[in-house]
Amino acid sequence: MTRRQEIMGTALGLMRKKGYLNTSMRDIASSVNMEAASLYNHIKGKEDILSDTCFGLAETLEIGIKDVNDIYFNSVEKLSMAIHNHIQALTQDLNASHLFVHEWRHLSDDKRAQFIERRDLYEKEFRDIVILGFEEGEFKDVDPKFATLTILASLNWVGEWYSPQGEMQPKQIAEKLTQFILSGLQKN
Amino acid sequence: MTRRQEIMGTALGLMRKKGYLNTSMRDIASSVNMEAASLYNHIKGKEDILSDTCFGLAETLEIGIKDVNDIYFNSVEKLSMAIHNHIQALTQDLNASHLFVHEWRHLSDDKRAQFIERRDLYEKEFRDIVILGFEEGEFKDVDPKFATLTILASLNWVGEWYSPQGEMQPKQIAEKLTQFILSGLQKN
DNA sequence: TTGGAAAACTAACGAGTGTTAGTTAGTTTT
DNA sequence: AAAACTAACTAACACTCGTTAGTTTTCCAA
Repeated sequence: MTRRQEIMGTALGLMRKKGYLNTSMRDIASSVNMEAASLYNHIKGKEDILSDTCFGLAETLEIGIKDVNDIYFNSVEKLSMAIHNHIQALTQDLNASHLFVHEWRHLSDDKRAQFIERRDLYEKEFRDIVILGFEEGEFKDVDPKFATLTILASLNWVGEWYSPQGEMQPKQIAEKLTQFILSGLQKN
Repeated sequence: MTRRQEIMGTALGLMRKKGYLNTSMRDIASSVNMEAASLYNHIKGKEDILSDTCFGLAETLEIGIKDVNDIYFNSVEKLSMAIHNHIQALTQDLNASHLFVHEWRHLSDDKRAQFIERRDLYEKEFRDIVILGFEEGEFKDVDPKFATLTILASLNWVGEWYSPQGEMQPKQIAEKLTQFILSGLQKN
C-alpha cells in the first residue's frame, strides 16, 4: 500500500466519523503520524480527497449499470442486477460511500456541477429500467421519476446502517431490497 | 414574527444551502442585516439553532406517531397514517428537515446522545407497526428492522427532491409512497 | 419627556483553517 | 561521486471561526 493510499484511507475514515468539513488536514496528518504540510507531498489538497472519492465511486456505479444493460434485456432482471451492483459498490467501502452520498455538496462549484451531471445520468439509467418495466407490462403505472428516487433512497440509506460485522451481507441485503421493491410489504 | 424567528428562519435556509458547518454566524448576521455579535441578543449560540430545530422536529414526529396509535388499530391504516404524518412534518419546513436528517451529527456529545435516543424510539414505534402487520397476517414475513429502515429511508429522502412548487403535493406523495411500500412495483 | 430595557454596535480574543515556502535527511539514478 | 528525487520537517501566512465585553443607539411605557 502506497503512502498516498494510506493517507486517503485514513482521511476517509475520519471524514465519515466527523464529517468532511470537520476533518482538518492536521487531523488527518496526526492519524498517519506526520505533519499537515507533509500531506502535500502525496495529495494536491483537501478537496482531492473528496473529489477523487466521489468520482471514483461514480465511475464504479456507472460501470455497474452499464454491465446491466449489456447483459440483460428483461426489466425485472435488469433492476435486480442494478440493485445488486449498487449495493455491492456502496458496501465495498463505507467511508467512501459516505462522501459520495453526503459530502459531495462541498465540492468546488465546477466539480460539483460535473458530479451532479453524472449523478443525474446514473439516475436516468435507473429510471429507464423502470420505464422499460412498464412498457413490458411487468411494472405498475407508477411515476418513473418518483419510483426511481424512492428506490435509490432505499439503496443509498443502506450505507447508514450496514455493518460488515452484522448478520446481513451485501448479497442478502440486495436480494431483500429487490424483493421489497418489486413486491412490496403487503401479502395480497 | 419576532426577530428571533426571523434569525432562525434565515439561518435554516442558509444551513440547508451551504451546510451547518459552512454557515458562519457572520453569514447569518449579514442575511438579516446585523452584526454577528448582535445575534447573541436573540439566541444563545450557533448550536441553539441546530438543537432547537432537531428537537423541535423530533417532537412533531413523536406527536404524529402517537396520534396514529391513539386513532387506529389496524396495521395497514396505522402505517398509512404514520407515513402521511411523517411526510407532512418533513415537507412543512424543508430547511428544518435538512438539519434533522443530515446535520444532527454535529450536535454536541450529550445532545447528540439524546437525539439518537429519541430517534431510535421513533424508529421502534414504526417497527412495531410492521410487526403488528405481520402478526395480523397482513404483511409478509420480512425482517422488521430491515423493512423499517428501508421505509424510513424512502420517507426521509423526500426532503431531498420535494419542492412546494412541484407537481406533487405532500398528500399525494404520502399516498404514492404508501401504495409503493405496501404493494411494491411489480404487477403480479 | 424621560427612564430603562431591548437591541444594535465596535473591538477583540484565542483557537483553528488550508496552504505555501524553504529546508533537510535519506535514497535512487545518472 | 554528483545529481536528482522522495518524503519528511519547521515556520509562517492570511484568514475565518464562535463568542465575549463593553458601549451606544433605539424605542416604548410611564
